[in-house]
This record gives sequence, C-alpha cells and structure tokens, in this order.
Amino acid sequence: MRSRGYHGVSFRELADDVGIKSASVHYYFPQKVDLAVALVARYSKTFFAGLDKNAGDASSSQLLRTYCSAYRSALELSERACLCGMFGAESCGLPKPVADAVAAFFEANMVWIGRTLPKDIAPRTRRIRSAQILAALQGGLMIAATLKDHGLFDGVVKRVLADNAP
Amino acid sequence: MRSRGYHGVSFRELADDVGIKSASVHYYFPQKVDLAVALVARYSKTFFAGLDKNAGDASSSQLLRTYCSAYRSALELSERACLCGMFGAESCGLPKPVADAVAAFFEANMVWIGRTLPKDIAPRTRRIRSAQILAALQGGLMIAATLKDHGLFDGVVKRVLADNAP
DNA sequence: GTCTATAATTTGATAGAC
DNA sequence: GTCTATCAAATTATAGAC
Repeated sequence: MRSRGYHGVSFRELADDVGIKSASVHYYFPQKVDLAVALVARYSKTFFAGLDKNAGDASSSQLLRTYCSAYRSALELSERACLCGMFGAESCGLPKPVADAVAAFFEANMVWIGRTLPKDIAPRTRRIRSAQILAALQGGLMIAATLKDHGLFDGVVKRVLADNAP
Repeated sequence: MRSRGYHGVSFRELADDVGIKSASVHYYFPQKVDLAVALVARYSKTFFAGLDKNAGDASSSQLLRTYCSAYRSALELSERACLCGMFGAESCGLPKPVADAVAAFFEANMVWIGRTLPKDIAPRTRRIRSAQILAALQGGLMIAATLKDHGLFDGVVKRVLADNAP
C-alpha cells in the first residue's frame, strides 16, 4: 500500500507475498478497510516508539534532528515515501475510517514536532510551524522518491534544521 | 485519479461520468497508461500556461507569489491536492511512462521556481532551494487537504515567501 | 486458524455492427 | 467515432470442510 496505494493492493497478492491464502487474510481483516486501518495503527505505533526511544532527554534542537532522521531512514530503507504520505495523497478517495486514522497520525506528528520548538510560542503559531515542518518533510520525501534523488531530501532537512535552530 | 489514484479509477466509471461508454474511452486511450500519461501532459500544460499568463514581466518575489497562488487555487477549487502530488506518492507503483512524466513535471516546476530566486546562486544550490520550495508546497497541499485545514497551507506559503524574500 | 471452493462483481481490453 | 456484446482475468468477500 505504501507503493501502490489503497486501491492498488489486492488480498490475493498480499496473501501470496506472505505465503498464505487470501481467505486467511480475511480471517484477521474481514474488510479491506480494516486492513488499512490496522496498517496505519501499526505504522504509527512503530514510528512514535522509534522516535521516543531515540529521543531520550535530548535538547530541543536534537529532538528535531531525531525526527528528521526518522524520515530519512524511511527513504533509505525502502526507497519509498511514508505510508501516511501515500494515504494522505489519497485521503479524499479513501474510506472514512482510514482517512481519519491518517489525519490523526498527522495531528500526532504535529504535536511531537511542536515539542521540539521554543517554549515561548503561542499554541496557534506552534501548530502552524509544526505543519510547516511536517509539510517540508513529507513533501521532501515524496519529491526525492519520485526524482530518485536523496540529496534533495537532505537539502530540505538542512533547511528545516537551520530555520528552526534554537 | 486526483482523488483515488491511478489504480482507483476504472474505464467504466470514467465513461459514466462523461456520459459515454468505456469502449469509447479505449478508442482515444487504448491502455490505461496512455490515459494517465495524457492526463499528466494536459495537467502540466494547463498549469504552466496559467503560471506564464499570470507571470508577465513581474519581479522575482512577485513571481514566487504567483507560483504559490497557483497551488492555493488548486486547493480552493477542488479540495484536492495536485494530480502530480498524487502520482508522485504512487510513483514507485506506477507504470514507468507515467512515473517519468510526473518526474518531468517536478523538474519543470523546479526550473520555474529557480527563476524566481536571486540570480547569484550556484546551479546546484538553486536546484536544492527550488526543491525545498516545491516540497513545502506539495507537502502543505497534502497536509491541508488531509486535515481539511486550509489555514495550514497558508501558513506554509507565508513561510516560503518570507524565507525567500529578495 | 488455514484451507478449498466459489459467489458476485468489477476490471482492462477487444471484436465488430452501425 | 460510438455503440453493443463479450472475453478473460482479477477483485472483495463468504461458506464450509478440515
């Protein structure tokens, strides 16, 4: 789903990849919606667990660096954009439960990013600045994957870190 | 395709929307790839024609404002992200001719954006700074559409314009 | 819990009448 | 150039044996 989107994946193909039959997939995820929602849930859990593990009690600017590294490794490991970047692009054509889960993932990202910003910012401004950073990284990931040029993503990260230095 | 992606669209449904039969669509676009490639070509042509029309002999900073407005109106008119934002997310799961067309669209965007930047920048830096702007706008469009919060996109644009003021 | 088998529908695509 | 008719394959999903 990360490379072909929600509509580009079939139960049979998925089952073949895992080495089981499609009926067995339906046993765990009756409908395709269930599968996608579970996928976003697992993705989100893994993503934030990795973040928190690498965050520790680091400084603000170090936290943002950690956040950016998480995105970079997604690009490095899979040559693909973020699962929720894919679902975000599709969001208005997705079953509502999936679209809602993706929106929640982005909101959670903005909260996490918000914590890396200076303490004296108003909540509204914080939200917008978080969205700016999230947008730059998601967009950067997508552009870099499409143009197969990781350097472009690194350029985006460099700018994000420079603009948000303490 | 802009809302459901390449795999989420069928010849029959498309034909129904237009009020013809699917066989007639195949007459013009024998394969689905042909349809998508033509779609990107038309989208790209319309997009740049609109840009150039509104550009005139404006100053650099005005040009960037024009570019950002083009994105904003896409969000306003259709509540959707860019067609190539969608295809970009899908790009690694797309037939090669489509992925290539999308990559070409992004490259052309970066060239256009590059012209709005100060003249004394090295080509390499120019390319990276263009990618930063493109990424911010594409990402901002996607985030704003997913969260149904246009204000977030406006926040991104504000930052882009401020950071790239002459 | 995994399988076989299959239902019901949809898909991309073609042949050929008009 | 648009249609009817149709194909072959794929799709989501279910029933029921083991």
